[in-house]
Amino acid sequence: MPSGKLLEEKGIKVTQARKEILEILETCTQPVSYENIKESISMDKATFYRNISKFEESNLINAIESHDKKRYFELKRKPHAHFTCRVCNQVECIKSGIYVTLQNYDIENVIIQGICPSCKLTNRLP
Amino acid sequence: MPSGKLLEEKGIKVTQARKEILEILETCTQPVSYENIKESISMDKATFYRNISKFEESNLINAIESHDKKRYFELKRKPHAHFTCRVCNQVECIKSGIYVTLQNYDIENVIIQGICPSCKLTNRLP
DNA sequence: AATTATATGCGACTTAGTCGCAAAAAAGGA
DNA sequence: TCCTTTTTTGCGACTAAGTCGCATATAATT
Ligand SMILES: [Mn+2]
Ligand SMILES: [Mn+2]
Ligand SMILES: [Zn+2]
Ligand SMILES: [Zn+2]
Repeated sequence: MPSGKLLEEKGIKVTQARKEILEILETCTQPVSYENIKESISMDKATFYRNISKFEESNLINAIESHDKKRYFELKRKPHAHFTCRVCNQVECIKSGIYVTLQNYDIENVIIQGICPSCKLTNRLP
Repeated sequence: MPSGKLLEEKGIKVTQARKEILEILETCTQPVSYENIKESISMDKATFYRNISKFEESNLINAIESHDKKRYFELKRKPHAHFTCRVCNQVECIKSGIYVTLQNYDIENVIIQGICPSCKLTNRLP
């Protein structure tokens, strides 16, 4: 899916910076933080965050806060839940069926916090 | 439940600062941020956060990140999910039955992001 | 009481995210 | 195409959450 199309659909003006962010997010299979990608982007930090905010408002991306207090962004594709581990701080996409409904609410993302299988087993227990 | 008991059960040393934080959390019916309670606490900011980290590690409290990028803390009592609204930033405790299971994971908190009923109705739509 | 371990206050620091403003780039007409 | 208006960008300064080192204070242990 060309990033220009995505923006047009949401009524967001197509600019260099916006295409650049979306193209990076399209290549990522996991949510990424500003720190993760700041080397790969040419725009200013303020521009990055302004556009991230715009994308969030337009419901184009998810933002998932990890226990490391950083926000991880991902393109909204097929809806799925996320898991963040309190021990290793990993943010994980949960593809298997988690279905949550709440009468009268619009649900856009479900984030599950806890301890991941790997940390449960190894000596990384709290 | 006296706050000293809570700490002893988790093997955390009982100090003035820790009791103070827990006593505040016990009076709150909603998750609160550092900003919400900084006027009410007598300890230093570093001490507050060091203890919050300790409480998190011991699974004594939940930390819920809102869309306003602040973290809201609450005492773990009866397990329940949380909802944060992308429009009004409210953090809400969801007492009604949300049950999520994930094989081999320890689930400690479920955070649902989206748009709350009030924002859906009024003109606060995005 | 003396010793040891742990927690605290303070100040300096880091970093995510924000804001105002002037320059640049899009969009829209004439 | 040139001119005008609107929106976005870069830059620099700023805010606020959270962290860290270190000296002092407090709690636990002997
Ligand atoms: Mn995902
Ligand atoms: Mn709650
Ligand atoms: Zn883990
Ligand atoms: Zn709302």
